[in-house]
Amino acid sequence: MPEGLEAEIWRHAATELVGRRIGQLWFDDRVAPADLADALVGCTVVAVRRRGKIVLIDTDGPSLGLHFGMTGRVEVDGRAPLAALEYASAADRPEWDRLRLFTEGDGDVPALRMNDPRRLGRLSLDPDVDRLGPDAMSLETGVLAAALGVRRAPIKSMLLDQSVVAGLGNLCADEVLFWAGISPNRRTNTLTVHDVDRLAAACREQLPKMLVAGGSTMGELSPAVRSSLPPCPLEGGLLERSRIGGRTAVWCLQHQH
DNA sequence: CGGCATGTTTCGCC
DNA sequence: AGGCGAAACATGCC
Repeated sequence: MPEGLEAEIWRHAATELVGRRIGQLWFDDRVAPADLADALVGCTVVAVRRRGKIVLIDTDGPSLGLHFGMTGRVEVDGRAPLAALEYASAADRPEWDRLRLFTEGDGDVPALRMNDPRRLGRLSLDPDVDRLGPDAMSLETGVLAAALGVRRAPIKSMLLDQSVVAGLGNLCADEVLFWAGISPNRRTNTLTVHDVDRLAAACREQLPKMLVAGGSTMGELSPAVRSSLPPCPLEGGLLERSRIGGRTAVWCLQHQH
């Protein structure tokens, strides 16, 4: 489930931790540096940020970086901001827990818990976020044009490259291309200024809508649409599904060029 | 059983 | 250099 939108939902939920001091911390050392607990226990949370798909828990010591991989998910004070997970298991088994962070005064329920069946997510200290491109949620046309440069790769592959634009995953990339009327196969260097403008506008307009609606599964190209390929919800054109850059792309043959 | 999955990194090849 | 396919990671689900 986790794209930048989910990370943002979890970031917002985790602001509950601000001002609280970390008491105990258990973690799965297969997905985190060995000194994670030593570095964080006793520190007070001062802010919670997000950059692309990474949530950063800032403390008066190091920052804890949460990266969710394909199936990572978060609970704050025992509450799951996103309950239904599309490609994560519906189950939530304790052996899939990767982080249990308790703040002082917590009882049995961790203030912050990360559960990740596939274990592709990662926990880190002071993650390097400078390698990430500009955040997709607030893209200006000029910033996007500069980020894309004169590359020749299909535009969809560019949008999924986190060092180019940060935060878009497979669903949101297809979604913003859908709204911008641009085929995912278009070579990036053939985009006009008008195309880039529409793409940036689609990011600014659609991503916040999806965020409010509940995340990256809430677009027109929802998982159900992606699998059943009904007529295009915009004008009834033919939806196409194929493989681009190793990922499944879905788009409309009629209105995306 | 085979294939697929909202992710990222690495490697070999052109 | 850039791009791409495939593989690896790891596991659940249909």
